[in-house]
Amino acid sequence: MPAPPRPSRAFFTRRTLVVARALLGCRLVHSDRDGTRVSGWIIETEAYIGPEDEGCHAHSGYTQRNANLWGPPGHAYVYFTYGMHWMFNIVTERAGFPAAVLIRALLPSEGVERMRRRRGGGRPDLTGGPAKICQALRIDRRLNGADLCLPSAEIWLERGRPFPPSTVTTGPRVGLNNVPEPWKTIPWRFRLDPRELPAPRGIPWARDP
DNA sequence: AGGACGATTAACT
DNA sequence: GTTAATCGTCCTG
Repeated sequence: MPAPPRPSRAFFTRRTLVVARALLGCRLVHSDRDGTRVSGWIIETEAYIGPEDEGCHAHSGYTQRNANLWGPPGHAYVYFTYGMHWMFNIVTERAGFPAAVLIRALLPSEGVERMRRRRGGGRPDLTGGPAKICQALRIDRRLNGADLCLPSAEIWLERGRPFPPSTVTTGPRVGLNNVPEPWKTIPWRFRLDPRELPAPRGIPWARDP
């Protein structure tokens, strides 16, 4: 089996809303140190677009923390928040224009046994939130700025098949509690119906929210 | 040097 | 529905 094609630089060098929609159904893959793949299909994304977007970190200006937002497309923007959580974004558009797509949810695919977290109890939801994704795929500041297009990348994407518009829903972005309108409710969140994707084997609870 | 706050999560009532 | 956890980052002084 040849490796599935990876999105090219040009894939990310487009309008952020286009990229956010196109990322749905792609597989996000992390290679552990021993080469084991830990991955999931992207089912939820959010767009953060430019300095005018008051929900976007770029709105408060360039800092060391958010520098990668202004960087070249196809690189990771990883940041730390709430004193304990990492967030994984992919930079879009042209270098010099700050924009990115936040990866909000995955459907677990490979290496699920490595996604288990210390704190268990009940039925674990391993990749149903942006911080859970980072914990499951071991994403932290080491990967801030990583180029997802490099053949030698530790984390990368693999293209999925296209999905009809009827399988995708949109809505307001999550967690922008102190952000004014229209940015607070502008429908820049995208979700793919997980039933469009292969069923995870051996983890029947994986589809549950 | 100190304080406010966050693109969240889990565990509560 | 509410709230504690927990600390890097940014801003003020």
